[in-house]
Amino acid sequence: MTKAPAPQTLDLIFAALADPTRRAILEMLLEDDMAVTDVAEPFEMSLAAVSKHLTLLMRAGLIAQEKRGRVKWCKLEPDAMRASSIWMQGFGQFEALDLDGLERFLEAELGEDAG
Amino acid sequence: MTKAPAPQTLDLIFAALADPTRRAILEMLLEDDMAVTDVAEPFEMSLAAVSKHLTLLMRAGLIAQEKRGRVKWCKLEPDAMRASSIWMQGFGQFEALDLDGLERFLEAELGEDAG
DNA sequence: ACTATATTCAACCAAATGGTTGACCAACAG
DNA sequence: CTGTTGGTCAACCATTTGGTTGAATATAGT
Repeated sequence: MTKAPAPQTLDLIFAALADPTRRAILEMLLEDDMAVTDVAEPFEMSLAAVSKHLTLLMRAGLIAQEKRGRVKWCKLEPDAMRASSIWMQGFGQFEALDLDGLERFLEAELGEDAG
Repeated sequence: MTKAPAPQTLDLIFAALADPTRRAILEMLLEDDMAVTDVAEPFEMSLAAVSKHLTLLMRAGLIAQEKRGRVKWCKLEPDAMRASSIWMQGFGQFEALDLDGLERFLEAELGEDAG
């Protein structure tokens, strides 16, 4: 697998991940596929703003959207992160699955980020 | 180790990585520490512009700068990438060291990106 | 047909980004 | 001291970003 992505892909992915709202959205989608309205619910911004965030996430390939009826379902597309993950691995030989660190980290991130 | 980073850290790191010039700089620094002027040399933009990029990379913790004489040396700080690497690992249980994919990928990235 | 819900579109706005140039400061060389 | 090199600072500019609001579109319910 792991086909080499177009150069601009990394731009889109990293730019998408640079926003706390969008990271929070990805974390929400990690637990369940969600409709746009439900994605927007916990945020204080307008639905249109969240819709724009979702568009960016989709252009980066990080989520997929499927319209069923009038509801557009958003679903995580975690493979897209692989490109950036691979790129970063060139810089430090990280251990892959630092679950301990992940746990502690996500606590902080979920607790304080992007409400 | 792997201390949980402040929430804003991910903003800074991902934003820093979203720019092809800055990624190219990091790739250059992967091979050697470099003076600011030498970092700037391959790029078509002004020295001041590259200096700004380096400032962003430093604020993100991705590089360190040490002034010796009138020369400011830039050196990769790969540990900073760990925070984002850890965050991403929550989304797909990537295998850590996909060297095969890395190789193919860096070829494309180095060949076409940010000249 | 009417109405409500789900979502996007369009126009707009403030702030940030990525670049420029020219002035500036620091450090070495003569 | 003078001049040159290394690097940043300040002011500026165009574009992008992240948000707003109000209108528009599409689907569903009655």
